[in-house]
Amino acid sequence: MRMSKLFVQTLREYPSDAEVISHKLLVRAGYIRKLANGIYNYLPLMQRVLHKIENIVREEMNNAGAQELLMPFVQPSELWLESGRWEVYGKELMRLKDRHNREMCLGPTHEEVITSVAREGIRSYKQLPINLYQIQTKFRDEIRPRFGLLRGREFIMKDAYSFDSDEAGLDKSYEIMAKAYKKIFERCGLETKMVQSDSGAIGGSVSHEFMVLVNEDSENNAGENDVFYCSECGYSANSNHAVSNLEKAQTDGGFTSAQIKDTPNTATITELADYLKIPPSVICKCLIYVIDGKYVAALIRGDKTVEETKLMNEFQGNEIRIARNDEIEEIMSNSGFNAVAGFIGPKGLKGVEIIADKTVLELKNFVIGINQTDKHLTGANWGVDVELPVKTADIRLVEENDLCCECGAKLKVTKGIEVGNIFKLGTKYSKAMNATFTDKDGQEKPFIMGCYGIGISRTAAASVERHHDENGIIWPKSIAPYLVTVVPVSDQDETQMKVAEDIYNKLLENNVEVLIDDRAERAGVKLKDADLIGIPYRITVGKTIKDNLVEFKTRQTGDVETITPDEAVKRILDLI
RNA sequence: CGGGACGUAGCGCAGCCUGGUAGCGCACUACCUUGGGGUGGUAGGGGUCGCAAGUUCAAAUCUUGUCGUUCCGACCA
Repeated sequence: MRMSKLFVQTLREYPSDAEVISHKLLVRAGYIRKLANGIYNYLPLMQRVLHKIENIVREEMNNAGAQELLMPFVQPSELWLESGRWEVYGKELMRLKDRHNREMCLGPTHEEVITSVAREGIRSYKQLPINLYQIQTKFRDEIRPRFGLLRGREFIMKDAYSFDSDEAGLDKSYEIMAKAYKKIFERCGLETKMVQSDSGAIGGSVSHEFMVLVNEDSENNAGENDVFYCSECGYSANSNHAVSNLEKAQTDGGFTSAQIKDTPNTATITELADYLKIPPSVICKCLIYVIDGKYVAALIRGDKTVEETKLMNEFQGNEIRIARNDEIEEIMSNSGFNAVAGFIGPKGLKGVEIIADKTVLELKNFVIGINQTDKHLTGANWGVDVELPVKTADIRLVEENDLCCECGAKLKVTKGIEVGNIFKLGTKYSKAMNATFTDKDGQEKPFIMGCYGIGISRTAAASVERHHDENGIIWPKSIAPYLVTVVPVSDQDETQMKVAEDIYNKLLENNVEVLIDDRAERAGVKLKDADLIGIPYRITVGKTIKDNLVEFKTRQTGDVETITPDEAVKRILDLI
């Protein structure tokens, strides 16, 4: 491709609305342009990168025995009503009506559609297992799109769905996908970590995410997930799912009797601990949440934090938030109390479900709110002064240096970009939508399903997050839009131009994806652009051509070698 | 949705406080110059100052509303 004809415009400055480096660089280097909030045009260079990633995904999915199909982007509400998600998916589901006033939506994911495809097309266990996938645009009306392609509203995703006749089959399908994913990201030049995760709104039991780990210390804040991991045994999990053991802490408050004490101006745990001169770990914290419109009081040790996803899952909820002050007032007046946040306790609450984190079980002679402003109960014990909640669970957010549940070593934390995930869905959709097959024994059974996603456009952006320097993008060879760019330093110099054209044509003849910068620009502009756009190899034809020498530069290492044009061509041909 | 900031040429910005001919750099067009890390120059083209209402002889500038963008929190590939 000739740069003089390529549709690309590089900018001298970063766009002002971009925050993270992948967004800044992709816009500045002419790969993407924003059309609306969270919605981007993929310009020709970007489209080539996306195709590269898609093709790697296709090859590995096909190798893993999956079959590609393509489902509609616009979906009828009926399927979503069947699965029950029309009500629960919320505002992220972009709904619209057609001219006949029929309710439709833009596909944020395709479990419903694939399940309908399967129930029509798969009748017998003999057709199982099967794995079907597509590469397609998804639309999710995100609350807050940001970070360019890392969190757009419209994005490109590969989604695959497996169907098995039993759990053992699903385990196998899941394994196959886990392996395929590892290989896909490796081939894309991305190191990923497979971590345990919450299965969220899609539903199901087991799930893992593939994370590209990013350093927190750089200007790079693109990692939206906290990943906890153990460098001893290899345990790793998203913070929304991670579990840990705790170092021994003081859990006995040392109070000799139960007593209500005045504790003025102690609405926070720190203030209360300071006032009573006790460690936060002997306080039982009580937080009021609203889960799908219902009130929940969550009890947790004072020095720990509630992990909201875990809490929400205990109630099979879809939406969770901390209660507003007016809601707390409402609870108080319904229960006959008059306390403000900071002094709330489980005792006597009406219309509120109570759940205790495991950490509070071992508390003795502890401190807890009793729904009286500026007062707390000290020296409380479960079963004596406060009834132990029936519902207990792990709803605690793991922290760095907590102990690994597997091996006891200290856990570490890092930021990650989720580029893929795999779920064991089980029969959630097949049962709800009555998608069944006839098994060996002649019985009708629901499919055992798995689903597997890869964010194609996000993977491209994640690659830029990981592979760049102060001059621009550094694409891995496997997903670069072009492998090599030939740069004649001066378009005025006939010899340079002739040699450059010659190299270009030889590479073209050998099906190399090659650019030639034949623009009437100065050397500096061409060289800056080559770095910015991030082409892995550059062959520069300059003055040294009088000695039959050109410059061969490797973008990733910055290595520059001076060799003959023929050698340069050979170098490239040896790479492919 | 809650809290902050910003909307002036394709991009980056000044002008607004103190109302009076709409500016700068990059990009774009033509010519000259230069020719190995975004040369230097001359001459050009491109704007309903986000939109609407109000105040005023007069609004980019003041007021109100509205729409959009962006940052911080709850969502997720």
